[in-house]
Amino acid sequence: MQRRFFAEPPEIAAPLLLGKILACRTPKGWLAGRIVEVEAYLGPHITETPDPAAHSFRGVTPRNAVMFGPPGYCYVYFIYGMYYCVNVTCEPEGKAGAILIRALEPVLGEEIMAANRGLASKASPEKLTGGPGRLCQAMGITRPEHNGLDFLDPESPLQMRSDNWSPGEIEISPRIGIRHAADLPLRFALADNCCVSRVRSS
DNA sequence: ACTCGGATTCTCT
DNA sequence: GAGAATCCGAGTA
Repeated sequence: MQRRFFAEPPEIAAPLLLGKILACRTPKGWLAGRIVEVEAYLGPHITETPDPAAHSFRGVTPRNAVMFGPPGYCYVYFIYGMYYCVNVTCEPEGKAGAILIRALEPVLGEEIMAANRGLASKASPEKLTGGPGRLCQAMGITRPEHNGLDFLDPESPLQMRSDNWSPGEIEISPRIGIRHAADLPLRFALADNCCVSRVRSS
């Protein structure tokens, strides 16, 4: 994929990211999945619709510094004491938009993913990569190893690729699991995909 | 230094 | 549908 794809506001790039391929090089081999669910998080330069749910809301910190860097890079954060979640940075350098990858449909390395998740090798796709914490565990993505890496460097163990697959219907809805700005329609998912996380009824 | 709560998931019932 | 597991970042003092 091209750098300029990500040098855009996250709410613009996020729906276009659906159907693209996320790949990770691990000690056991390459793993890959098709992106089927994402959420956009707006940078603090957006003043008309502030996004207090974004980690960049209060400005640069050591934790979120990657979000303020150039587009197409990997921001990984640790959550709830147990899980990692992976984002792609958006906007030109200096602005801090990001896209959270919430779900993948596995396309390569399902058995390794299952092993990484502690599941039987025949585990269903949604149990492998249906959810932001699950997909990081399945792909072996962690903050110490992958935060700050470039998705677009051909030598990078993290790759964002495009094949000629075109998505069908896209569903737009509020983001999941957040308290602030919970009404903004910034979640994008492929309709009728088994790996898309179900919307929790409060 | 201390406190609070979270861009989650699992295991029950 | 509820509760647990579990830790770090950020805010306050």
